[in-house]
Amino acid sequence: MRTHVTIGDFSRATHLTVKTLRHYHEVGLLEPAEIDPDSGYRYYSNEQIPMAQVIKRLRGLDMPVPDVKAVVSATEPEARNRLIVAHLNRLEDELTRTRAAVGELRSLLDGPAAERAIEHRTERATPALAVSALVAREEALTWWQGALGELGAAVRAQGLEPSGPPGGMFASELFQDGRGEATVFIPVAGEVRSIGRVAPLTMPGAELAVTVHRGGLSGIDIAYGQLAAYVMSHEIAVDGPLRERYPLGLLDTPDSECWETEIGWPVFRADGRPCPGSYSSR
Amino acid sequence: MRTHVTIGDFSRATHLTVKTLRHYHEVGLLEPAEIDPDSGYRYYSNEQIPMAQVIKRLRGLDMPVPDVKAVVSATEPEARNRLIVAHLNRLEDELTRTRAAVGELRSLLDGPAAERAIEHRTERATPALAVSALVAREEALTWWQGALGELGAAVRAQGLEPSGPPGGMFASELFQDGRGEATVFIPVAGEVRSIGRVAPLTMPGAELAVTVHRGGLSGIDIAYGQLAAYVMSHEIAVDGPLRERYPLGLLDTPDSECWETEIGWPVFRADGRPCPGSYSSR
DNA sequence: TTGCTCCTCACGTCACGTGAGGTGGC
DNA sequence: TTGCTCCTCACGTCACGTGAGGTGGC
Repeated sequence: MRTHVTIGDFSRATHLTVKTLRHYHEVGLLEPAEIDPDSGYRYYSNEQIPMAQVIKRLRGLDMPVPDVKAVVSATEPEARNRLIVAHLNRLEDELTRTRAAVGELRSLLDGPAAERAIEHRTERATPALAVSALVAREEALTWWQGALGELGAAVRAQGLEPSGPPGGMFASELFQDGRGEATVFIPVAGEVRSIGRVAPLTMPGAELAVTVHRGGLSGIDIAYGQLAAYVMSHEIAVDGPLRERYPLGLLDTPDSECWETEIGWPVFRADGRPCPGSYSSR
Repeated sequence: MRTHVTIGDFSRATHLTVKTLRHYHEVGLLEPAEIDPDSGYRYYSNEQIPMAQVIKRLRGLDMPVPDVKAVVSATEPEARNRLIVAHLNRLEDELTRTRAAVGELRSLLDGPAAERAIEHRTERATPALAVSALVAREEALTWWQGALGELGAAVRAQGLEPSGPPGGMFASELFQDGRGEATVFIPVAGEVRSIGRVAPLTMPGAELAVTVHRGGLSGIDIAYGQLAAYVMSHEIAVDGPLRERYPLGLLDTPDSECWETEIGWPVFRADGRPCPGSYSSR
């Protein structure tokens, strides 16, 4: 039998607070079955209980309210499942990042950072195939993966021989403001064509202080910090985008623990002599 | 060498945005090494980089800013470690709840709920040892565990023989407003003493519609919902606190998957005849 | 000098929670 | 009729992000 009950009764039935139920009404996530036009009283049906339970679970999994709305209003089960699976994948990725952060936290607290080899390098202007975009920090990792993948495919499709490892170039604004110009590239010589987002581009040369980060990207800011500390303490920093090179990276193995990322920080060099250096954070 | 750099440089070194650094200054989480009194310019030291990296990791683990402040300002390593371990335990608990929610979501979406046996029961007034408090929803589970544990210890300490399984009584406000009176108890007869929060209390009698929930408490709202739907559709609901009994629970085994929780919903009964019933949510 | 970097308000975001002040239903 | 339940604003919370409007440093 279908019955209409007050918001208080429905709250007890679903373990959602009255305030939450009113909020869900306001944002259109869970509309009362009936509203008294005089008093404004909300009345819910017992048939809405399972729906409320699904909403409670999805919100408990931190799915944003608009996404929850999309799930509960999806008419086809496949569309509904796609949305849920996508969110579960996001949770899985988050868990991976959490595990990494715990490990990095331990090594940060476990004492002085290991001595880090830093060398200077003169990067020459290099013809390449590249993908560029204005990206925001939160979407940066996704963008980077997609762009690198597309680049790799474009190079294979044209039967090109890379003249060096893939690389990236990131405007300072990306780190400072959380949004900025990003470029990934694969150096190639000779005749190349544009495909999709992939276009030929000559990467400019630069003077760089370079260090290597081994492992996944979640810990890369540690290496950035040590490199920055070296550059700062030697007072050789100059403006310019930060560089990366991926001699062993996404295009070689999906296991990010094996990756090797070279980080290049733009520096000033007064003379032509090589100036090797090393830095310990303590 | 110690150097002071601008907020922009420090941002690039730490991968914290300028806005975030200013915010951390405002809330006293990470103070610049120096502030120009004329211009208000913030200057950071390269020696602050490791601290910023720790802060970034802790915030990445969703530790609240005041807790992060406590960690980075802790002088003793043991105190610091205690705070971190406590937070990691919270993350672990959250992961357990997440896993449970995913499972519950699947069974909610996988089709109609299983038929649920519901019976009516007349609960008589029962002398008991009890712990009562006004609790908020977020702390309810913690409170419940602690109170039940303390009760169990008090019963053992006094060498009492329980006259029934432990139980609980929860005011409607706890579910509706997220805060309300909660009581847990163990029925005992005879002479009893108060110890700590534990005091003798006579649990009032009630007419109840009862069902059994098997498993951990994260999924208990599903059973509540089915019981509520039954009570609603038979229009027999009356006001009063919700009841629980734990014939197999926290005091018997730490493995919540094995738990059996009886849920009692206060109902009206017009006559003395037993009125068994059952409910399927579809 | 130009343009970039830095500054300080003030307000926005997200998903509710808190409280004030008032009305409706049994 | 009383007291409880419901209602609608309006504002608060948390950890920043967004912009406006203005100044400082190389």
